[in-house]
Amino acid sequence: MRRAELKILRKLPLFCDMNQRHFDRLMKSALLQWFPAHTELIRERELPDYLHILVDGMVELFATRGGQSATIDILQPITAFIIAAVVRDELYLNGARTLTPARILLIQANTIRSVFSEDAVFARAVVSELATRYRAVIQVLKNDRIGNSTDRVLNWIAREDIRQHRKGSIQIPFDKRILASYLGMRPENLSRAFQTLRRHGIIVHGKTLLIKDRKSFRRLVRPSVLFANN
Amino acid sequence: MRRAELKILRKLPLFCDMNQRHFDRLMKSALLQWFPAHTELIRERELPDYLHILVDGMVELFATRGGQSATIDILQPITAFIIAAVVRDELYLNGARTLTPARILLIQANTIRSVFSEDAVFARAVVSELATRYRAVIQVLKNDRIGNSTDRVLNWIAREDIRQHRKGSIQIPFDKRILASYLGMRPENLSRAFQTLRRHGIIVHGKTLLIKDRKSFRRLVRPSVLFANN
DNA sequence: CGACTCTTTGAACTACCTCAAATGTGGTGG
DNA sequence: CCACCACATTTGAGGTAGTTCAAAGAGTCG
Repeated sequence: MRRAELKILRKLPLFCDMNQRHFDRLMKSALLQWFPAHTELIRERELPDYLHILVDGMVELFATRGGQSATIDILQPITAFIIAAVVRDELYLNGARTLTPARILLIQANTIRSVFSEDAVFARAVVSELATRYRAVIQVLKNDRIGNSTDRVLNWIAREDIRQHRKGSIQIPFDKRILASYLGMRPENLSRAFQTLRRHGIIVHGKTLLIKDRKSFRRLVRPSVLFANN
Repeated sequence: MRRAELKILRKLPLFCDMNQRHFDRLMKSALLQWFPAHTELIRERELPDYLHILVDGMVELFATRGGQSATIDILQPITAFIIAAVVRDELYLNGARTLTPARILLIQANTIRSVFSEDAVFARAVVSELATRYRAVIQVLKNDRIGNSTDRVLNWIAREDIRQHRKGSIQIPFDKRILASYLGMRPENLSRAFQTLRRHGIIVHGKTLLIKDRKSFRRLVRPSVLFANN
C-alpha cells in the first residue's frame, strides 16, 4: 500500500484514534483494491476472511432466497461492512456487490479480532460502526412496516435532502431501479410514487429531484420519523 | 442486589469472562428490577440512561410513527437491548415494553462505556451481543422483503422448531396477535396463513403447533433461508 | 445513428388490509 | 363449579396498494 493511501486511511473514524503500532499491524495484513462495477464481493453463507471497508464507490448489500433478491442496504464511503460476521466469525447473512467501480480496503478477519482485543480505542470504533449499521437497518425495517411506498420515497427524499445539505435539488446517486429496490418496491411503483409527489411540489427530472415549496415539503414530512438519520 | 442474583448474573455470556473488579463496578451502578406486564420501559427519541438486560420474561421492541406501530423484535432472556443507543449515546430508535412481567437488569450507561474502554473481554462480549442483535434484524428484514406472509409464518415455525429442540410440537410463547405483529401482518392474516399451512401438514391447536409430517415440512421449508438462525 | 438499458405508462391481477360479525377462551366473582 | 365478561381468534366480504406483464418513451454509449 502507498504511503499517501495509508495517511488517508489513518484518518478514518475507524482508525484515527487508535495506537500506531496496532494500526500498522492491521495494515500489514490489509489490501486496498479497486473492483469493477457489478462485482460480487461477498456471497451469502460463506465465512469471512476479510473485513471490508468501502473507501470509494458504492456497494449494495442484498439477500437472496429461491431466486428472489432484496436490497438490504446501499453503502457509500466510508463504511465498514460485514463487521457482525467478522466479529462473531459466523456466516455472512447477505451478499455484497459493487454498484460502481469501488475501492475497498480488505483487512484480515483474524487480525481484526486480535487487534480488537488489545486496543480498546479501536474496539470502541468497531462497536460504533456496528451500532451505526444496526441503526440503519432498524430505520429501513421501520419504514417498511409503517406507511406505504409513497411514504418511504418521501422519507428517503427527506433524508437525502439533509445528506446533500438542503440545496433544494437532490441528485439520486444511482439508478432509479436501485433506489426502488432499496425502498423495497418495484421500479414501476417508484415511478408512480414520484407522480404522486409531483402533485405535492416535488419535481423529478431524470436523476434530479426539485423541492419546489420547502414549507409544504416540511409539512408533508412532519408526520414521518426524521430524527437520528445518520 | 442479592448475592445469589449476582452469582447468576456473573454467569451470563456478557459478563462471564470479564475481570472481577470491572464486573463489580458495573454491578455497583446496577439495578435488578421486576416490571409488570405492559410497562413502557423505553420511549423512542429519548437518551439512554441505562443499558437494559432482560433476565426474565418477554419484551417487545417497537417503532411508532403517526399513530401506527410496528413490532421490531421480541426479546427473550438473556438479551441486552438498546446497546447501540447506549454505545453511541444517541437517541433510542425504538420503544420497548414488557409483554409479560419481566425482570430487567439496568446498568448505568456511562459505566458501561467506561468499563467497555478498560476491559477488552467485556468489549468483545458487547460487540458480540450487538452483532447478534444486528443479525436478528437483518433476518427479519429479509423475511419481510422476500416471500409472502405464509412464507414468513413458515420460516418462523422452522426457526422456533429448532429453538424448541425439534420436538415436533411447538408452543407459541405469546399471543397470536403478537406473533402476527412480529411477522408484520394482521392477526386475520396469520389465521389464514395457518389455514393454508394446515393443508401442508401443520396443525394448530390454540398455542400449540404440530408438525405432522417432518419430511414434507422439510421439503416445504427448503427454499427458505434457514442457516445462521441464532 | 442504432443498440442497449432504464424508465414510464397502462391494464389486469393478487395479496393483504379493513371492517364487521361470529366463535372461542381464559379469568373472575358469585 | 358455573355464568359471565372481556378479549383473542376466526371467518367472511369487499376494498386497495402493490405486483405482474406488456409495450412505448427516454437516455446513454458505442
